[in-house]
Amino acid sequence: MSTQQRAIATRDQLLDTAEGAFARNGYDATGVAEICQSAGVSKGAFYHHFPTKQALFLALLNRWLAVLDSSLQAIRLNAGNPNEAIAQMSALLRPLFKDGQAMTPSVLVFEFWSQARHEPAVWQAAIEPYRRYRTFLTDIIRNGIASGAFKAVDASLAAQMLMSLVVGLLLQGVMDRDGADWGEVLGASVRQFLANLSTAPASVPDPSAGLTLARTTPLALAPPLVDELKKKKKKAKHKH
Amino acid sequence: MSTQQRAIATRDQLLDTAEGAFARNGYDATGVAEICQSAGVSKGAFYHHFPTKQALFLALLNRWLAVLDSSLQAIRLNAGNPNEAIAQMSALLRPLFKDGQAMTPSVLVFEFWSQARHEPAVWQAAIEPYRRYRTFLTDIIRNGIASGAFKAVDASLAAQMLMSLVVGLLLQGVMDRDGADWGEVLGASVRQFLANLSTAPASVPDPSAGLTLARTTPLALAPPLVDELKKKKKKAKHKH
DNA sequence: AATAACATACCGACTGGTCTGTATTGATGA
DNA sequence: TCATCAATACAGACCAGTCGGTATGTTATT
Repeated sequence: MSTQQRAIATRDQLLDTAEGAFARNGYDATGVAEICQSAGVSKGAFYHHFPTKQALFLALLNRWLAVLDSSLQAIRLNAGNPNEAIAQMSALLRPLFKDGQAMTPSVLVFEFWSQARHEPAVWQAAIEPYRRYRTFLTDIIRNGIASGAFKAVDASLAAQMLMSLVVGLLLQGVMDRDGADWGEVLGASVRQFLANLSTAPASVPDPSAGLTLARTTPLALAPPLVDELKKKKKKAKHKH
Repeated sequence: MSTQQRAIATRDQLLDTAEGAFARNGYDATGVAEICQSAGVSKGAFYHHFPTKQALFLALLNRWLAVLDSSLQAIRLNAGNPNEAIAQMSALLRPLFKDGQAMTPSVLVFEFWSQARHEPAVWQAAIEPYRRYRTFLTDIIRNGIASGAFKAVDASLAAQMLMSLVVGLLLQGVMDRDGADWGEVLGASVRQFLANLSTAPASVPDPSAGLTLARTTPLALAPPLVDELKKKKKKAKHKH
C-alpha cells in the first residue's frame, strides 16, 4: 500500500471512529484524544488531516449529506409520479429508525443541529442542505399539483408540514427510541399525508423493498456538497 | 425584606439569569461563573442554592413544565369538545414561535433535549412529561372518537403524528427562525389535521386570543411535577 | 450562639491545540 | 545506481486556559 493510500485509510479511520464516538457520547463529550486512541493513531495524525475538531465534524456532515443527496437525486430520476417520489423518500428514511448501527445517522443529525445552535460554521453547513431539501420537496408537490396528481394546495405549506413531520419523527426516534415504532409511524403518516393530498384515492403500495441509504455506495458527490470547507485558522498548512 | 425573601429572590435571580444565558449560548457553553456574574451574586450563593449546575438546569426544566402542565389542565377543563381542545393547544404553543423573549422556552426545550441525550438524569426528567403529554393527547383524541366528533382512527397513531408535527415545528422554528412563519404553519397544520380527523366538516375558529403561556401566573404545581429532584452528590446539605 | 446566606480564593481535572522530532517515500541530479 | 533533498505522514510530549466544584471565612438574622 502506498503512503498516500495509507494516509487516506487513516483519515477514513479517523472519520469512522469519530462518527461512532459522536453518536454514542455526543460531540462535546468526545475528546480529540479519545478519538485518536480509539482510531489507533496519534494526535499528530489527527491534526495532520484536520485543522480542528470542528473540521472533522463538518467533514462527517458533508460525507453524510453527499450520500443523502445522491439518493434523493436517484429518486427524482426514478420515480414516475410525485406520489411515488414521496413514498420512496419515506422508505429511504425508514432505516434510520431501526435500532443499532442503522440509526447512527439520525443520532448524528441531531448532534449536528445541536452544535449548529452555537457554532455559526456548523449552522451554515447544516441549514443550507436543509433548505435545499425543503425546496426539493416543495418542487415535487408543485409538480404534483401541476400534473393533477395533487389537489391545489399551498405547495410550500404542504412541504413544511411534511418536513415538520419527518423532523419531529426523527427527533422522537432519537430521544424516545422505545416509545413507539417510529418507522411504522413514519410510513403511516406519509401514507395519510399522501391520501389527503392526492386527487386519486388510490393508495401507493409501500415500496420499502426499494431504496435504502447505503453508506457503501460511493456515488458521485453532488456539486454543491463537494467542497469540504477546508479552511485553516492561522497556519496556511493543510493544502493536501 | 426578610432574609428568607432575599434568599428566594437571589434564587429566582439565578434561575432567570441562567435561563437567558442557556437560551442564548447553550447549557454547556454557559459557565457557572458566567451565570453568577450576570446574576450579580457569587459562586458561593450559587452552590448554596443548587448542589450542582445540572440541578439548576433541572429546576429550570421543572419550572417550565409546571406552567405548561397547568395550562394543559386548564384547557382540559375549559374546552367543550376535543376539536376545541386541540385548537386551544395549538394557540397555546403559538407564542413560542414569536421572535424575541417569547421563544426562549422553545430554545430551552431544545437545550433540554440536547442534554438529555447524554445525561440520564436530564433524560428522565424530560421524557416523563413528554410521554405524559402524548398520552394526554391520545386521550383527547380517544374521547373525540367516542363522542363521535372524530373519525374512528387509531388514536395513538394520530397523537404521535400530531406530536411529531409540533416537535418538528418547534425544532425548525429554533434552527431556521427566518425560514418560514412557523406560527402560521403550526396553525394551518393543526387546522388541516382537525379537518381530516373531524366527522363534521365545520372548522373551528382560531381561538388565538384566548390562552397564552404566561410565566407570570404562579399556578399551583401539578402533583407529578412538584418534586424538584433535590439530590446531593455527597454532602447531605441542601435540605432547605 | 446557632444557623442561614452569602463571598472569595483556590484546586484538580480535563481539553483543544501546538511544537518538535522522526521515519518513510518519491523525485532529482550526478 | 545511488546519494541527496524535500515533503509527507505521522508520533508524543507539552501547554495554556477553562470549568465545575470545594473549603473556608464573614455577616446578619432568629
